[in-house]
Amino acid sequence: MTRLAGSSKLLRAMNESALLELLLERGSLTRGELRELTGLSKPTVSDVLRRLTAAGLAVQVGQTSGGRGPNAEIYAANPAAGHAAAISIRETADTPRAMISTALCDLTGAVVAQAEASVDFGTEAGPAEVVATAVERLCREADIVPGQVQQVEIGLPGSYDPASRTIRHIDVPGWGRRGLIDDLAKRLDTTVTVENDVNLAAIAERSRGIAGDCDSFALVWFGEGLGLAIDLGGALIRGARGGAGEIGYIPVGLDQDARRTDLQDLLGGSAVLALASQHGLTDAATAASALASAAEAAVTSNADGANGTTGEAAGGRAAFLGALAARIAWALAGIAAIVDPALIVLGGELARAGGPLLADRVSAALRTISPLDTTIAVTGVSGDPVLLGALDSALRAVRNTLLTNLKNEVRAA
Amino acid sequence: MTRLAGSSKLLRAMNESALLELLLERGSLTRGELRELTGLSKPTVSDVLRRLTAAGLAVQVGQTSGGRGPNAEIYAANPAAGHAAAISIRETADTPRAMISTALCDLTGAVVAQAEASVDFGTEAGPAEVVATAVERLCREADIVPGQVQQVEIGLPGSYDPASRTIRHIDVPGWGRRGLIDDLAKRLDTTVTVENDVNLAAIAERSRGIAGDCDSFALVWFGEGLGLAIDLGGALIRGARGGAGEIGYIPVGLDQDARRTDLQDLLGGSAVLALASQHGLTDAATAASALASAAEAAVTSNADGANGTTGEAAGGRAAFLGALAARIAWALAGIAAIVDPALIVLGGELARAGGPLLADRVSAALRTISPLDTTIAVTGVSGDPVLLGALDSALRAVRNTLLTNLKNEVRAA
DNA sequence: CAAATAGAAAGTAAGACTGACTTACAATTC
DNA sequence: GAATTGTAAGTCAGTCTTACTTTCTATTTG
Repeated sequence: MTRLAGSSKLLRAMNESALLELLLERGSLTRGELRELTGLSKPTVSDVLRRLTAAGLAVQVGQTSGGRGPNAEIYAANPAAGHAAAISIRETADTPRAMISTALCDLTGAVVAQAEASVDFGTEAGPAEVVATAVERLCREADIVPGQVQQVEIGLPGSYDPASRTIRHIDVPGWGRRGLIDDLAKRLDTTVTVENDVNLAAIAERSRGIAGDCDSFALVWFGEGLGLAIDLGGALIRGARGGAGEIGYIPVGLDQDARRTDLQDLLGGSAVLALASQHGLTDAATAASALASAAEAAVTSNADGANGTTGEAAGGRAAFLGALAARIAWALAGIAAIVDPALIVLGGELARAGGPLLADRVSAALRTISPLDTTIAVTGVSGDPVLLGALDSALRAVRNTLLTNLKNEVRAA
Repeated sequence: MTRLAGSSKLLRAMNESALLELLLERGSLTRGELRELTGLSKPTVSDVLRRLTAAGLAVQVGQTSGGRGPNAEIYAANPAAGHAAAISIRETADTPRAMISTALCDLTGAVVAQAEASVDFGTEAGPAEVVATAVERLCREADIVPGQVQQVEIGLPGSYDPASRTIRHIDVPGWGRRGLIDDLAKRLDTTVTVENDVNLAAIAERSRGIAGDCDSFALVWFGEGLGLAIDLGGALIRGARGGAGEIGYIPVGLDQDARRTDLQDLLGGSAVLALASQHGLTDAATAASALASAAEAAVTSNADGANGTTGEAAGGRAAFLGALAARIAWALAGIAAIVDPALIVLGGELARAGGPLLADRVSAALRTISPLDTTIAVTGVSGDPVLLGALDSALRAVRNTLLTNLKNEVRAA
């Protein structure tokens, strides 16, 4: 970062930016509070607020009462000064159709419209058209025009390569087309960004989940595929080619067999399902449901001994839980040794099914193989973490744009 | 980062800071160049330079000539405005003594004193005393007083835990004492910092080695122990407890044997030496010398067929090289999958012995097990990377202190 | 109990201060 | 002579200090 130089115009822009940022962060503040927080004088705070209000960026939202002296005016960022849209594309296990969840929020973060639908991208109109229509529907519901949406963030299982202008590693039909995002951006006339779904879930984990006050944490995602997001002080590691967190490819075992195995073969959804049936849980349709029944059995047997279930089946369930925890711990040991996060969060269907019990077992297993006693926890986000993370990320981008625009107007003037 | 607000005093501090930073970065500049780089007006640049010169932070170092018009004055940061010292503590393999390398540089980064010695910390005075004496000797040599050294950075195989005020994971006698660094800081009356040696080598790799223009890179260090440093855009990952990069503990193999193996058992110095003797290289004293002879043999046999050495021995050497490369690639695959660095640098004695040949073999082996084609290279730092990295790091700290001090004087005034 | 009054805080107005900018100009070198 | 460096003088923008008005609460007083 080069330190910047400038004249009084820069100063004005900086002060406007600082005040707006405070309003965005804290919600609403009086002039006096702003004066204390910034160190600026009373007249200056009034001036800057006047300019922000005139520009439509701030509004007066009320007055204090009860205190001595006149009631202070309360200001807040203008909710209508910007909007952010989030789109989550999710493959479904049972059908060839994909789920598309969408949400729209204003500058304060309040969700003003939301929708969910099932789409077959193979037969219907192209992805750009589907997303554009969804955004337009959100706008109608929120009674704004699409031009007021400054940012659309799309979360999906894959990663965007800006060099080739394509989405990589995605299985949903139609989404691999080159230039798709450019077309969408042109169609909607806004900024459109694409982000890996696990990364977005990590953003939600920090802003709404269990990782709020961690310096750093890693989110390991257990779906059909295996995912990892690493958050260092709020910044995600994406990697040189967007490949950071592709831990499914980590080799396991040193080529003893002709067949090479990797982490995906050990902890992918079907691998876990296979592990469950090895332990006698043959009736589960998904890995998550197998784990849920195993976890339930473990809790029940703890509570009042073997009741109803045969000892053999209960033993199999406990062994399944233990074997799964050992495998997970083995994967976490590498992550812990390389980046040493303060916390590792387990996410995805499987982790939710396992609950705190799984976290405990994994934690115990990890302590036997790693000298770092990293905290292990299950995701604390309620709701769709990918959609919420996309909303947070888009909102942050919109706010940042507003704040830096204030500074850049220095040059234009 | 909270955006800051302020008045004209802040502006002045910012402009002073911006100009000084440019002088530090570019070495020397004329007023005209400063005007172009900052966008400030001619009188302002003159004013700011006058203030910096009066404060002893900048000096006029010459004049241009040959151009049309009067010769422009050339300014530079004042070399005497700050000094940084670096200390590298290195265990030696053959004796119980440790090596202590020291260097001192001025604000421009020019090394003004340097020394190296062998010390037995077990019998001689405590580490604090040894380091303090070494710094004082450097100061005498450079003809400055110790008070002019704003920062002393110590690099060693271990990590500093600020919470307990102790150095962790260090084998050199005396260095594990609690409060050692505080005592040293008090004794020298400067800031003293401790950093892991591999992290410092990574800093040197970026500033003087092969990783200068990478977005991100990982440095894997092959000594008796195994080390890893990860640099993301110039910032090192240290981990929540300073444990990032302790890859020796990564478990290998899923408990097939009763004995659990980890990466240290596979790639530590003695493990590599054992691997070499398995392949018939029984006469080497260290892993590095075994690899050097294997690499030399490979190059020679490439050049003009088997000459002198028996086919059997040559085959053993080639097989050793291949087996080692496979093991290294296996370790790198995990790192690549988790952080996806643009480049992985191999460092330490072993990597230097292996040279580009080793890098090629590792690269080829990695491509068979990882979908990311991460570039692999051998360290490009000549000289002692730990000492040079410590010098760079200390110098950066000194410069940063100067720059931020300029800003903080706003409050004092 | 009601009215008057003191006190405190919010916000504004006026003028001072600081720092950078623009314009103009002297000096220097090819 | 032309271009360039550096300075001097005066202007401009933005914030600060000080003083004042207004508004509301709490306390005192009849």
